[in-house]
Amino acid sequence: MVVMAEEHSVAWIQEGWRRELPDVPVESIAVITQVWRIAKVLADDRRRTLAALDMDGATLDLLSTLRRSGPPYELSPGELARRCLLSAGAITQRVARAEAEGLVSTDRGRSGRRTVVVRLSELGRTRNEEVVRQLLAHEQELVELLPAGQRGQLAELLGGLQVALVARLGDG
Amino acid sequence: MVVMAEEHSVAWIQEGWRRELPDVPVESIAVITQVWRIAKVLADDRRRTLAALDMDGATLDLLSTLRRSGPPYELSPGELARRCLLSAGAITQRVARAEAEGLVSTDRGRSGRRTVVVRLSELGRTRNEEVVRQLLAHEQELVELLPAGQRGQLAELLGGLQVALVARLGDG
DNA sequence: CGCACAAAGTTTAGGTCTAAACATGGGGAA
DNA sequence: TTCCCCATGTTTAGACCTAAACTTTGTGCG
Repeated sequence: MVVMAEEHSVAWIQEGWRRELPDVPVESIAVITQVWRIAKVLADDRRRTLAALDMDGATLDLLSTLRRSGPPYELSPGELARRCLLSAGAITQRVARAEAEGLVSTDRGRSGRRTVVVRLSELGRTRNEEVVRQLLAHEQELVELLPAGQRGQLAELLGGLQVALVARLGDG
Repeated sequence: MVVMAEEHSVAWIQEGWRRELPDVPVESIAVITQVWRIAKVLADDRRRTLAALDMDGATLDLLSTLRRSGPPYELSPGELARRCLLSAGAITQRVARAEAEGLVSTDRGRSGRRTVVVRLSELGRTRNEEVVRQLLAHEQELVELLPAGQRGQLAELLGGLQVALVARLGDG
């Protein structure tokens, strides 16, 4: 007897291709598409959570990256781009939005230097810490939907996959 | 001896928070942030791959969803939204773009009915099949960076996580 | 010295999504 | 039958991102 996959699982997608184009290899879907769908479910949830705290994911990532770098809480745009895995242009825009809200400030190094520094403001630091505490507490609950053993195993396998992918595809 | 995490691993992020805000729980980062980073690496790679084939991910997803539904290759916008995990507005826009390229056509059911149907055109079908074959072959290579046992285990764990998340957070 | 190139940022155009406001066709209740 | 409500789609405003063109510096080599 053939078991029908749940409408929303990636197995459903694999069945569709096997039926329509039986010669295409569908194994990767169970990893790649599945990763994307989980990422989207989590992103949608995070968006809702952050909206309730009057924050958004892009700004939070910026503030958190500065906060985690430790005092004096400043980094160059280039360094931010590397750490956030974003293009330089995206950083320029993120910084502009955050600066408009007073969460960061920028300094064109004294003496008209080319080097630019983005610094977390006092407001940015306190806002970030508030939100990070709430967000990580909430997300801890989510990952605890999986038993501890599976969580550990999953984290392990994901780590291995990322290392392999970055080695194969390069960083940027 | 303390081992320093690789600059680009999520362990680095966890270390940052442990150092700066030792009381926040960082376990979820090994799953959630890791999933996002892998999703981004894969998305960046897919964007490049598809650009070389003169295609984009959003359109491919639309065409593929219609193609997988089997003859006569048509679905309503609402059904597309559910299957692609997108808002209704996003579908309207995807369809408009694809229609402008002649990849799909839309029918406002005969007799001025309310029901709208999006249909894959002949061009859309052939373009989709070409691209899907190349893309899935490429992505099969990527997942094979992990040994078969780990791939299976990872797919299994990801499936469990998605089920748990959807049960907890709801569909849309 | 001076110039051309590399490195670092910014700008701009365009794609894509969500959320929320706005249509509109159909069906059911009175 | 008539009217109102709901489900289904579309529109619009605004967030975000990438890619590519452009700007500005600093620098190393003739």
